[in-house]
Amino acid sequence: MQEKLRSHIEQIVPLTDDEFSFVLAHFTTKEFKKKQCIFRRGDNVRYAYFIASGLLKLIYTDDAANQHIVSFAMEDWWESDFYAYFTKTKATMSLKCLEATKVFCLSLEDYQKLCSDMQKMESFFLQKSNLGFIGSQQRILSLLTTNAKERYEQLLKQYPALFQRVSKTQLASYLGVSRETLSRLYS
Amino acid sequence: MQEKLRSHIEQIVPLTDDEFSFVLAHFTTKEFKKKQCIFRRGDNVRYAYFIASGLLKLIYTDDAANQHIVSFAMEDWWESDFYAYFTKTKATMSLKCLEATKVFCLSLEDYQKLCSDMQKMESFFLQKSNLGFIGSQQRILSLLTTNAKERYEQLLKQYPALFQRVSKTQLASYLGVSRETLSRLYS
DNA sequence: CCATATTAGTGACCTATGTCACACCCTCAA
DNA sequence: TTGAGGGTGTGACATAGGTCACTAATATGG
Repeated sequence: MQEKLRSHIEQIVPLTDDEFSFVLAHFTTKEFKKKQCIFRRGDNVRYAYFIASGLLKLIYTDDAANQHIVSFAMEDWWESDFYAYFTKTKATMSLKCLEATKVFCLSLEDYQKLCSDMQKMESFFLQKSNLGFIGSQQRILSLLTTNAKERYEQLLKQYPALFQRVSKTQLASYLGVSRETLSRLYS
Repeated sequence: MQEKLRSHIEQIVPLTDDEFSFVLAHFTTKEFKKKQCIFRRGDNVRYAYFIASGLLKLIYTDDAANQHIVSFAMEDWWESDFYAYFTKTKATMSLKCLEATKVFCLSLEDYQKLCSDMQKMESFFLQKSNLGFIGSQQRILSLLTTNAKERYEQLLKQYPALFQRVSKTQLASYLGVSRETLSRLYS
């Protein structure tokens, strides 16, 4: 499991064994069962999570009690309610397991230590953050410029593996359409 | 004008005079007139821009030749086609002045130098990037969960200044609705 | 100061998508 | 074996928003 984290980081910055031990000391690990919530709206968000295995959904529940999937997160992804995490406010979203999941947990304090004590890791996080920003911007573009059908096909192309693992109802929620509409797209 | 950049950075990390001189040496400055494009789709994107004054729109033109405003950028914002910038590929978007604009330009090489030679600046960029990511995620949420009218009101609340500076046609394009629909929302 | 863009409002109509209701699976645990 | 809970498809209907066309009011550049 540690190898997962190590190779993930080393895709961006190489690490010696000692350096990796140092990094690892900042994390704890945790396991969750299917359907368990890692955190819920209103909780304090003490950690950012690196997912070693499993599948999560980050959901926002609107005033009318509709659930919207802000993102899926699978192996090798980082996930949290980052707004709540960085600003130390309560979660506005919930993070829930779609499958049994193993994660590495990084508290904000350890994140900050890691960044200031080890420039390699700050550089790693900067690259991750830039990529995350770019990805979000492309999702915005996709929401602005394409209809449900095109978004469905984009997603199918980009993450074919997802379609084996999540229900169409979940996909619809991620794409921003009702499950009925999604169902009609390919019938 | 330099003070703009300095105080912007110092909102996050304090700098000595020497440090700021060092930082400044990595930038060049440039001015653009209203309606000028800083770059167009297909161009190489050599710089990230810090806007000292003025107002820009980042636009994506879809296959049907409709323009979509991905973001507005005003004083104290950073803007570029970051995907193209970081990956050294051609721009998929265009950056166009809505007003006469003065910018500081930072090439990717200088950005990387600045990050590796001065941890304070890497830390600055990391925080900026995290904030940018969080902001994008909230925009996604807004597109997923609210209708045109609610998005209009959110925007009005968040950036009242924009409404003095850009046409309703532009606002509609940012909100993801047609100008006719926007016009009818408040009539 | 004129000529031309740009911007805005609005009616008529069309289309994509949402909503509600119901039927019909599966799967899994009691 | 049965019953409950998910997940899926689909018909009927409602509605938000898009598109096109036309008018009128402002900017703006020569």
